[in-house]
Amino acid sequence: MDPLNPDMFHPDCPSSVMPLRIGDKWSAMIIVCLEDGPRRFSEIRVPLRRTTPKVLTQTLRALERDGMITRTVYAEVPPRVEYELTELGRTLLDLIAVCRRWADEHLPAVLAARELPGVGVGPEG
Amino acid sequence: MDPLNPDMFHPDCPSSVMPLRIGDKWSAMIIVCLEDGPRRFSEIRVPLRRTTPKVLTQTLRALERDGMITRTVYAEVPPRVEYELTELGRTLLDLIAVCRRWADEHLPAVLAARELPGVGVGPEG
DNA sequence: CTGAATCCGACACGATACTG
DNA sequence: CAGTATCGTGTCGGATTCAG
Repeated sequence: MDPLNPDMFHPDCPSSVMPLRIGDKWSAMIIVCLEDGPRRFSEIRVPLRRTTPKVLTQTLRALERDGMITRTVYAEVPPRVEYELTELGRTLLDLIAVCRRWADEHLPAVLAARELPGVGVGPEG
Repeated sequence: MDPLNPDMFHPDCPSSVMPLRIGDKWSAMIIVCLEDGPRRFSEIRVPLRRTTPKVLTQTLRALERDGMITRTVYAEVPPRVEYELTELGRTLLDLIAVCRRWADEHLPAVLAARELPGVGVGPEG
């Protein structure tokens, strides 16, 4: 998988309908983006182009605080900052893989269940 | 494990600090409560005594809408309603078990990382 | 390029009280 | 017993703008 492919996470499907979540909305996708090595801020923004820099920064800081990633600033111009998974962060990859496998297998059933009304919101007469 | 043990989920530890979550805040715990068979509304409230009936109802309805549980009303007095895992809902048990194993193994490291300041919020000078 | 500052809406979650 | 109704709160996520 290419973590820089802009279509790796298609626009609205993945985490909005999914009944699963690792941490907050974008954490799992960031972890996956960093799977193959360190990435720069703007590189992460490519596949997560539906986030704003503020939210991306927030999420990265939270992951750093939890010891999932490291943040390295290089004293250059233009500035360069690289994010990389820690060993602890790498342990999440397996977990995410399990979740993705679950979703691949069962998400259609969830969506089908949502189709038939009868439960939840909505007046029925 | 006894899903009716009030201390099955200790007060503040589990899902608040956990960087993982299945669905919303209480879904995973409800699923686990239903592992060994159908349970009544008030039985689920025991181990989840930190929820309000409103939130519990909301969560149960969402799980029902997603096809994870069934809701059966018995025409008796006093009323009796039972919730039970569907086959689809049972597939979440494995996933939750994986998450719990991850937490057992790595949560201490996460908490340790949070202890050392230097990142995130908080003034340091 | 890598963010920080500010403002804002939506929604999850909860406390409290009441009902068939 | 199993909810509903109402109200309040905080947090998450986003749009926009600006800075080193």
